Amino acid sequence: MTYTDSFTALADPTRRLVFEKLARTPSAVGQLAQDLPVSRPAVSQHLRVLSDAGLVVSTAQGTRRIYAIRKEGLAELRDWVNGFWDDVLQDFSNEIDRLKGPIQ
Amino acid sequence: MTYTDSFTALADPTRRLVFEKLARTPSAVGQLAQDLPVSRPAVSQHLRVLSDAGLVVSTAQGTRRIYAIRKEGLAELRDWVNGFWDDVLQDFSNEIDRLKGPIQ
DNA sequence: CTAAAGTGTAAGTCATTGCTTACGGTAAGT
DNA sequence: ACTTACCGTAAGCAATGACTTACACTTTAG
Repeated sequence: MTYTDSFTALADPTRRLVFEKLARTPSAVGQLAQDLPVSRPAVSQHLRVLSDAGLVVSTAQGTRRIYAIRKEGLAELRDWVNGFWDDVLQDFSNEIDRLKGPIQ
Repeated sequence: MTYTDSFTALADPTRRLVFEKLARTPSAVGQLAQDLPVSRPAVSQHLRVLSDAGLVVSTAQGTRRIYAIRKEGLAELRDWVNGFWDDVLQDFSNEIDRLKGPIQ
């Protein structure tokens, strides 16, 4: 739901692989499992986690379920990281100002 | 070392708290543990993980060790997310072009 | 209607991990 | 020199999590 779940979701290497694959091309579950070193149910469970984190969505198409990246989920993560980055830069420049100040 | 470790490092809630605290103000270990619901050794172990991930650095100051954020580590994570974001946007626009094409 | 394809879920197992207490080691103060 | 402050690490434990196999369900094909 938030960026916090995104980190837990993307922490697992296999899940990152799934996510990166989906970023290139939306795919079905078995299709994903075929290129991965784990079983199909394992992929299903990973997709569940990614879905709960709001990073992917699925659309039924016949008996298959096509999974794709959810842009908004990735955007949340991006915004958090970028916002954090800006804060850090700000603090660093503040620190510099603070160090510059007392110079006689 | 890479962005992959950054995700595993920031996956843990306590570790995110530590990281966010350090983003605001560099601090010593016990100083951090004081405001956290875990023991001081636990904080030490978390800092170890964050350090291995290249997200923080420490400088000895007397008997204390002052930990601070490592900008480059955060930058790696930011670059990965932003690069990923750009790729996704690109793919989406490609998809749109592909859908637009066959329209009669 | 029956068979097959495709998937989600339950149950169980093994490894990982976050936490604690206990200990050892270095730097500063008296 | 001896104590105190501050920290890292080892050992152990309970909880989480990633994986497997087995099963149930829905949709399409014949």
